[in-house]
Amino acid sequence: MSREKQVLREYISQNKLKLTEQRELILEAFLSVKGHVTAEELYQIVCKQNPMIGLATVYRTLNLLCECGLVQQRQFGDGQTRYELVQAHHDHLICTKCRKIVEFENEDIEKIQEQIARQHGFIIQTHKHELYGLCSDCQDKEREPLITEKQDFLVY
Amino acid sequence: MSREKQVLREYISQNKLKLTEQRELILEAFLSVKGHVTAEELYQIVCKQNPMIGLATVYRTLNLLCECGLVQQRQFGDGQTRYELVQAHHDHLICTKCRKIVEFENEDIEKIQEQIARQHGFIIQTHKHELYGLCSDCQDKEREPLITEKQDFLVY
DNA sequence: TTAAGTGCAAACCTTTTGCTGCCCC
DNA sequence: GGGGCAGCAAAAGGTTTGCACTTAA
Repeated sequence: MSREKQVLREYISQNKLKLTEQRELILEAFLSVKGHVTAEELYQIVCKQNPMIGLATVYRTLNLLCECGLVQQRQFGDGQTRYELVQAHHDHLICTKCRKIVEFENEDIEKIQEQIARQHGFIIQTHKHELYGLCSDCQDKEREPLITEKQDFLVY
Repeated sequence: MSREKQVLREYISQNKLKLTEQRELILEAFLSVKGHVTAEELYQIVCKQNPMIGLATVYRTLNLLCECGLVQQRQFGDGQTRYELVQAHHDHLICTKCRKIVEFENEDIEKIQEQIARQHGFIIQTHKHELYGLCSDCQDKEREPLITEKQDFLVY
């Protein structure tokens, strides 16, 4: 059994919740896709295996998975929440044109963050670090000055 | 006249838009509050001066201000969009308990970001960097392990 | 047995849009 | 004078919730 299933089972038993078929199915479907899924996308995947599952259950289960620390929410500015497996920490590069998402990690930044937090008396629990720009493919297609184009990624 | 008013006027005349009383009033109100306002908050402020202005106009004007590069949107995970004046770039420390928001800047991080983007072939347009944690006040009040408490800041 | 979970539909909240009349340029 | 704007209300889109029924423990 995967680590994630174990964590979920433990959280469920510790909190007097119940392990249902739906919850296991949704977790499995979530694990089967890598990356940053929306609730709707996950719902579509789950539906193929069990068309009886409702969107509300997907939302409720995703929130449960957040509560037990397996999943984190992200908002990349396109109006919907994306859910992501909590693994080794990483951050994101997002292309504002084609919406490609690239993950990156950088230890130096993590260290500086800790330092900044300490200076302000904070203890960091988590962080989000997103770089928005044009990926190499999209740079070639368009070279207009930033300020003149409608900045979709900020407008949502 | 403030720099911001000038930028707005220029953007408006260049794009064959119109400078209305409402737009000027909303910009002024926006400038009068520092920090990270929601559309609703700004609407409340504007209403005190001119109760005839509608919420839709506030949204439309905020989007206009984003388009002309004066304002940026931010989502700190509490379910609503916040608008912030684009000034010297800075990032945010957010207390997950009392929701205090502290701004910070760090040149080293900016440099590393550029480097990371270059490695992935990206050209950065903007970025968001948010550290979530407990501020010094809230650390004293609560010292429970993270994983066992409901992570409100992630759930929204 | 019974408290928690599910599906469904309705409610909610924030943000956008259609429309009609208005006003800046 | 004409095209963009404002106000209003309705729509939209994502997420949550109330309810009656079902099911895990």
